[in-house]
Amino acid sequence: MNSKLYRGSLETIIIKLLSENKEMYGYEITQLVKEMTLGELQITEGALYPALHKLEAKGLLDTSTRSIGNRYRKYYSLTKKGEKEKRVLFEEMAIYLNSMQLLLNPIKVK
Amino acid sequence: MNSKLYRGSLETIIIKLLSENKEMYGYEITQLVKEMTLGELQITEGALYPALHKLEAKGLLDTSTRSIGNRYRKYYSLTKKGEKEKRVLFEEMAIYLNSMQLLLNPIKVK
DNA sequence: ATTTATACCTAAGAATCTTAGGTATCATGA
DNA sequence: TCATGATACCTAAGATTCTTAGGTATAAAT
Repeated sequence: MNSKLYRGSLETIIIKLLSENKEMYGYEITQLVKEMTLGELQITEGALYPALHKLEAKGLLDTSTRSIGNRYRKYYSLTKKGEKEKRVLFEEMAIYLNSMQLLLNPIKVK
Repeated sequence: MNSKLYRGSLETIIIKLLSENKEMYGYEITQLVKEMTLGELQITEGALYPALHKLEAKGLLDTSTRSIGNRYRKYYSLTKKGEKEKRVLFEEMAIYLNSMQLLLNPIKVK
């Protein structure tokens, strides 16, 4: 289910989803991640909301709160700064994945 | 260099290297990881040694200390329990990598 | 003779998560 | 109707895993 490997990748996941969906609210993110990973990755709200608030505080995300009947949703979207950071995070992820590939599936030269 | 993505993968890396090299000592692990990842991943000793001690305490690793001249090295090797855990860790890594693939490089159906 | 590499270690603090709550609305089935 | 589950937000305490910054000591290199 949720191994400790996910530690550290939450911000990248959030940024990625927001770069493709323009606007999403927290609960929606948890559901989409669960769906996309076929139930493997279930983001807990205790991890998600602080992460969203942190990204907003860093200026990577904007929010707009909207009423849905008597309820509300807080929609998040990428700022320009967030777009820039996206490239950094993707590059880091690519390097990480490549390094893990080199370590775990090394090309046997012998 | 060292992004936070590496968090959580250290144990898996150690187990993998020990499953291929029979015996390794701490410093050797840091050097091999650095070499294999082309300098990308530099394991700090402050992370490595506590991790080795923890794996030993869990019964996944055995140690044998050997004198090399006036110095010593502490060699680590996988126990049978470590061999079993290896499969678990590899499976978790496979699931994690697959989930990240699904999230970050989704197949466009549209 | 001093610096760099080898080789082990620990402790304090930071970062990121899990767990376990809390509040409230809305829909559904017994 | 009314209890449960889904939706939707949130926080705080504690756990885990790392970084940073030390410490000790031998061997090699400059």
